[in-house]
Amino acid sequence: MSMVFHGLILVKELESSLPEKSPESLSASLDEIAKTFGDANERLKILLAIKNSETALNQSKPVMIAHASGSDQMLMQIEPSLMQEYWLRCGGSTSYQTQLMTVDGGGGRNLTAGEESRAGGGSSTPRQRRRKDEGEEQTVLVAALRTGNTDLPPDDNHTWRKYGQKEILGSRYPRAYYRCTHQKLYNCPAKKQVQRLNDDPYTFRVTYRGSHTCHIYSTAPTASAAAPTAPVSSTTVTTSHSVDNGLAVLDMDDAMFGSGGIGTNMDFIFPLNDPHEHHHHRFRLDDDDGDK
DNA sequence: TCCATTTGACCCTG
DNA sequence: CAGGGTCAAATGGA
Repeated sequence: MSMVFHGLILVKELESSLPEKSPESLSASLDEIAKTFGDANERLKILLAIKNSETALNQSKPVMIAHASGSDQMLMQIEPSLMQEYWLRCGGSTSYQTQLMTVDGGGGRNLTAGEESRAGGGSSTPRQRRRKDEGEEQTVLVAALRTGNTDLPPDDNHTWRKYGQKEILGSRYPRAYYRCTHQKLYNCPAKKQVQRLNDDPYTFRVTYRGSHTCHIYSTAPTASAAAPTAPVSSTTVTTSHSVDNGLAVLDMDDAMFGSGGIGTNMDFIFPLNDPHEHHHHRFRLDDDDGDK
């Protein structure tokens, strides 16, 4: 509320000094006003999302929070176990609407047994192919990094190996295909597709297929999970989004597929902002003095 | 040398 | 037949 009031004061000030303001000064004032209200709105939505996602605490799923303020948008993913803490810290109040979303969807089709090998074109070596039959499929919209290598897809705590990239009709950006680094070692069937949105290149649409059977994580490799001789390969595609930027990203694959492999789809809209700002916004909620 | 990425070709699906 | 998913050789980096 203090931020809202602060914004109102700024508006008043602008209003009173509007006639003699230079364009530069006017622009600066407008920026400040927009930022103030934007920040206030972000925080409100954070509180809202946390409050309304309390039910998520009972589920082992990551909580996706999408919120936007004016043109500024940001993404948050909050681990359920942390939700309560955030909620308590923020002293949840008010009633705003959440943007938490869970969408059920059909999960793939049955695999035609064997998927007969075929002699392809001029090739003499038959190939085994599987497609769209990985079972459950889940799509998530996540924010890209705004700094550093923004080409990197968001981290989900698993290591992925890129095995293909295609230009997709009607899409401005190519679609990248990844599979679990440990596919061969552990016969891990997990795959994912990553593609930037046409209208928002800073947002990735990530489609997960198949669940991890390897139980090897990029950010917290557990030796016990791997075979003694198994190398825990370092990041292939992981962006260290979760840890380095302070995003409390739950292991999304486990969250989405781990418990029972139910064919539940989750589809989130993730407007975004600079992830580093997410960090500041989120982790300064408790000691914030209401400036900005 | 090993491993990940790139990229053109293959081929499955609708 | 077009579009999309995958393969695998080539390439490059550690």
